[in-house]
Amino acid sequence: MCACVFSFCEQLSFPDCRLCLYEDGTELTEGYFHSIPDNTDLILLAPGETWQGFVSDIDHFLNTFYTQKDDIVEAAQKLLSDEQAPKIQKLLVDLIQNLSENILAESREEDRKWFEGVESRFKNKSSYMRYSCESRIRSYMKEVSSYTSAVHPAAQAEYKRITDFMLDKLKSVKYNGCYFDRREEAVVRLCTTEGWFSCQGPFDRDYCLCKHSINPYSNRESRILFSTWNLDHIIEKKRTIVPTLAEAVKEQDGREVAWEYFYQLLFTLENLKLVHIACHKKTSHNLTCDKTKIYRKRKRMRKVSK
DNA sequence: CCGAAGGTACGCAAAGTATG
DNA sequence: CATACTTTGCGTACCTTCGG
Repeated sequence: MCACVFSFCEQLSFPDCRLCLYEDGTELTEGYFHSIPDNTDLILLAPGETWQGFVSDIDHFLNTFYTQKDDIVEAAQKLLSDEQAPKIQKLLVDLIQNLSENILAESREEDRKWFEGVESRFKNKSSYMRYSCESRIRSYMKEVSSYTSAVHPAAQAEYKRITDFMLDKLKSVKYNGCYFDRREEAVVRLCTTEGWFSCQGPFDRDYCLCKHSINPYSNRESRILFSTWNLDHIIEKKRTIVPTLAEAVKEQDGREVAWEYFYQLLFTLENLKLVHIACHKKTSHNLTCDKTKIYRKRKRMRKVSK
């Protein structure tokens, strides 16, 4: 493999070009090449070109910044006090805010400001965030069950029976509050251990073009701003899932509705995307449920007598 | 312009669970 | 057992976008 790369350079008639690590600019020799991990990013340098690596620069920049944090905040505050231009005001305010935020703090005592306006029963950030996620999910459940009255009268009882299964399941998983809780295990939470959330992009894209991100654990403003982020149903709840469920119950005709499938669509990350408000498309998504998953598979075809 | 749909937060009260 | 705190459910209010 390494020989290939090096001979590749030569074949391209760039005999003098060199390879180095994208990360820190370390130049690669054929020998060293063997020891680097798979999928390492490399940079191909033409003669005369150099690459210092990206880590060193950013690290250097941030470290000098953070070691003198207090001085910088003080200096920025001084500047801000007589600064009139809105653009510069904004830059200074953002700077001060970013440097004085207390991301790692959890308790009310550690970060009083964060808890301003939060009910006193909440003792730490994670449990508040967890609660806010739970209530979002709860409101989805409420919408599903309140649809009962709109279901065909003959199917109402069965619809209620099915939504009760969903409710029991939701209770058993604590309304998936884990999605917003940074103390949770990585596989179930939507954020990093520090509480950073990234926008997952509009429902019809795999990623967010703008790279929106937010840390509601960082300060009061971010906490409040986070409420404008949405859990967007890819297949829409009201337009699609709930009516399909009602229809499925009505037309079940002896079959068993696979409520777990609907549960997945309504309440889990299978069908929920966390998105910045700009990536939240409220237009009709025009997606339908998977017809093959609506009813339970029969173990065996039963012969219909008669 | 309005209503419906996509969302969120807040406040209150009843029910449930701890705690002394 | 009484009190206090949590959880849960419900109603209300608000925002944006879309489409008739």
